[in-house]
Amino acid sequence: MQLRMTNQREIILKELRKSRQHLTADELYERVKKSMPRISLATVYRNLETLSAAGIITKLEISGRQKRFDWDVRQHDHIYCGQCNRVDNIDFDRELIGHSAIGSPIGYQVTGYRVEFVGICSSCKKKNEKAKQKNHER
Amino acid sequence: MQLRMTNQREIILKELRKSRQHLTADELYERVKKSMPRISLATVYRNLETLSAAGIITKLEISGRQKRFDWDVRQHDHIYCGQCNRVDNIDFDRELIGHSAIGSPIGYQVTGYRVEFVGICSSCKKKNEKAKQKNHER
DNA sequence: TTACATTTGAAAATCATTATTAAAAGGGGA
DNA sequence: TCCCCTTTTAATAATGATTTTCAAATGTAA
Repeated sequence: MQLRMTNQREIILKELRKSRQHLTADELYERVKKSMPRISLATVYRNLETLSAAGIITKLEISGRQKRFDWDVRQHDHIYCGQCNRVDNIDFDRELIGHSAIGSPIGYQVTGYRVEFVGICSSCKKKNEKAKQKNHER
Repeated sequence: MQLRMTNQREIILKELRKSRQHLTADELYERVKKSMPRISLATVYRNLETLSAAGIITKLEISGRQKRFDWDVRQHDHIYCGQCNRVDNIDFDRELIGHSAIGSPIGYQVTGYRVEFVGICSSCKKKNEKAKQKNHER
């Protein structure tokens, strides 16, 4: 970690860690702005990139639109809500995959893999229930 | 499949199937233009969306940049090249995961999962070898 | 044919992200 | 401390992928 800890760098990192969530760059920007109102969104992007390149955080390229950033660098897998794109950790035993699982990678040199669960999060589930009820009322 | 098969819809579908690849919208656009020069990129996007919503093709939201579309709707997994973003099928036994693998989905109702292998494709491997050699020559 | 709905092409808009640039901040030495 | 050099920043413009808008074209059903 031969990485200079600038002020904005530090605040971004602190804020991400504090959140305990998988935030997008702009979600983090909104939070950081509260203690550093003049910070620019580009700075947030730039430093998230730097921090993840240095292995201090992880960049999640989960399916969907925006990238998310994870304060937890330990290897683990994720589940995301197909409705609201929220991302959470999932407890999954990676041993189940191992090398043997890889069939015919047609000339590829395999460097890793990602397991990504999809589902409906509890808050979207509730939302859907309510919408359904409303439909019945009509 | 109560879906009107317009001319452009049909050509887009035929061209994707013909390719046997995992094309992006604009790759497909370039191919379709050859037999239908006045087609618009928006039409390609629109119809790929429609076709995948109807289950006639699959939309691949592989991490990274562009979405890709798959003529093969049977469930299977993919490997992509971390260097050139090319996508190929990989032979992977999904039985290995099964339900049991899912630990604590904290309120999620799990609807599926995706296994995504990452690697270096053979053509990028070759490219890298050459670049390495050039470096030695200097 | 008429009346209505769907689809299209062209262009503009949007959204996430990256690049540019000039100014500001951070380090060392002398 | 001052000077010089490098890095980082804020602000803004640019980019790339995708979506939206809208008027015109096409299809469909009576």
